[in-house]
Amino acid sequence: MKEVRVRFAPSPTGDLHIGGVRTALFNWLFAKNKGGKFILRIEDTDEARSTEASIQVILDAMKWLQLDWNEGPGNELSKYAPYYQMKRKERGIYQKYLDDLITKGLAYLCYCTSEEVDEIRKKAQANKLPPKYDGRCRHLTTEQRLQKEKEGRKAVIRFKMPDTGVTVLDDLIRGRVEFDNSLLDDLVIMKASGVPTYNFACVIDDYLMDITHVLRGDDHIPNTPRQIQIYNALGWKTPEFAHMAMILGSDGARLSKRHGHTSVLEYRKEGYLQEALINYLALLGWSTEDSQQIFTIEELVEKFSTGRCGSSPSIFDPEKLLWLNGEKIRSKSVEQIYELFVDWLEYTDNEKIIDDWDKDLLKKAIALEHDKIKLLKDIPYLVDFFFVREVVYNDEAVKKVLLSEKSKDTAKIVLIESAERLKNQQDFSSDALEKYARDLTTEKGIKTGQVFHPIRVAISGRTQGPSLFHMMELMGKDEVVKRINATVSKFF
RNA sequence: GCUGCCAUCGUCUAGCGGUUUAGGACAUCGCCCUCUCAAGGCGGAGAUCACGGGUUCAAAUCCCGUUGGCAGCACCA
Repeated sequence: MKEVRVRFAPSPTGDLHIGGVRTALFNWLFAKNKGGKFILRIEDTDEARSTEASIQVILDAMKWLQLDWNEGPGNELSKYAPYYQMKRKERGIYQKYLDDLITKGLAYLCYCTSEEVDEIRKKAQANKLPPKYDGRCRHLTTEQRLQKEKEGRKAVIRFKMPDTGVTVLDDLIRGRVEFDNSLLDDLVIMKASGVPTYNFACVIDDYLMDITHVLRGDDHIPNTPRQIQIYNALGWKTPEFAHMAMILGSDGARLSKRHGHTSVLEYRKEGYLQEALINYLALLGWSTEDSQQIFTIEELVEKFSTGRCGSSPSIFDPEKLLWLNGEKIRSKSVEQIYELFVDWLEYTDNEKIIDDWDKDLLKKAIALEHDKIKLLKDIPYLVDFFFVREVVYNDEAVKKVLLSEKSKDTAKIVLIESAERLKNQQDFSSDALEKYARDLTTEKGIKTGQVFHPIRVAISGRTQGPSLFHMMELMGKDEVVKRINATVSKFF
C-alpha cells in the first residue's frame, strides 16, 4: 500500500485564517490517521501579494497549533525540496513541463492582452454564454507570432482544454461530479512574467511531491476539472480529491473581518487554547456517529475520516468556541493553567503584569477561580485583588453593600467587630473562618449575607469572587485585618 | 449571466427506507446546589426534516423539479 502523503498549501498573501486552519487540520488529521506524511508547501507565485511577513505568520500559527509538518520549510535537504514555489520556479522545475506540453501541442503561446481577454469574456456573457477565452491564439503561424512580438507583446502560455466530452471528479466527500469540457476555457498556465499560475504549479508539485490525497475547501471544486485535464495531458494519474464544505460567518457570507477575528493568532492573543480551537474546528464539517463534542487531539487522530465529513457549509459560532475553551481549561491542572498563562503573558508581551506577584499565591488564587476561567486573558482580572497594596473598590459594590440605607449600619458593625476579633483568630483556615462568620450572624441575629457580603467587599472591593473563606484563608490574617480596617476608615 | 456545490431546532450536528412522539452539543429559559460570580445537576422551550411532485406497503432518508444560500467564472491562489 502506497504511503499517504497530503499537503497544506497556503498562499502567503495575508493572515492564516480560520478556514485555512481547518483545511490544514483536516489534512494533518488525515495524515496522522493513515500513518502518512503531512507536507507544508508555500504557494507564493503571486508576486504582487506574497509577503515574507505572511510566510512567518503561517509558520508561527502552524507551530502554535502544533500542526507539525513532516516536510516543508526547514527541510531543504529532502528529496522533495524546496517547498516554496518561487524557489522551485527558479530551479526551472516547471519549465520542463511547460516545454513538454508545447511540444506535444497541448499548450500554446497566447499574445492577447488582459484587456482583449476581458472583452472576449464580456461579450460571451452578454450573449448569456459561459465567459470563456475563445482560443484565438491556438493556431498562430510563425509569422503572426513574430508580428505580435515585434509589437512588443509578451506571451503567456495557455493550456489547450479539450472542448468536447466531460471531466469526472470522483470526490471522497461528494461522490461523482461531472463537468462539461466545452465550458472549460484555455487557462493560462504561465504568466507573461514567466511564473507559473496556481492551477499549473499545484498539479506539477502535487505530482512531484507524490501527493496521494488533496483535501481542500470546496471553493476549489471549479479548479479541479482544469487540474485533472493537466494531469491527463502530462500522462499522470490524479490524486484522490476530497472537497470539504466552507466555514461561513454568522450571516452566511464568507468569513471575514466583520465576523470578528480572522487570523488564528488573534485567537491566541485572546487567550484561547490551541486544543480548543482545534477541537472546535474539527466539529465544523466533521462529526462522529454519537455526535461527540469534546475530543483530545489523540481521539481526533484516531477517529477522523473523510467519510464522515459533511458536504454542507457551516457557520462559525464564537460562543461555542468560548464554551469549549472553558471546558479545556477546566480539564487542566492548576500547574498547567499557570504554565499556559505565563506563556500567554509572554506572547502578548504582558509579563510585567505579574512581575511583583507572588507565584505561589498566584497558583493558589488560580485554583480558587479554576472553574471560572474561559480565556487566559480573564486570569489577571479574576485574581489581581490578591496582589494589590490597596483595595480598588468597585463603586457599585460599595454603594450596594456598604453604604446603602438598608445595609450601612450592620455593615459598619460587622466590619469593625470583625477587624477586632479576626485579629485574635487563632485558626485562620476557611472552615474556622466560616464558623466565625456564622456564629457572628447568630449572635447579631442577622442574615449570613449581611456578614459575608460586607467582608467580601472590604477585602476584595467587589461583590464577585472566589468562595469567601477560602479567599480569606489565602490572603492571610494580617492582610484581611488590614483591609477591613482600611475599609472602615475610608467609608465609616 | 454561465457552471457547480449545498439545504434537519437560532447555531454545530446524529440520522444511510420501518426501532423516530427526529437524538446529542452550544446558546436560551426555569429549578436545585450556594456566601457572590461561576462550575455542576435536573428539567423546559425550540425542527410542519426548504417547498412541490413522484418511487414504495412504508421517506428526513431514494428520484425529479422549484426555490433559496454559497462558491467559481483573473497573467489571484
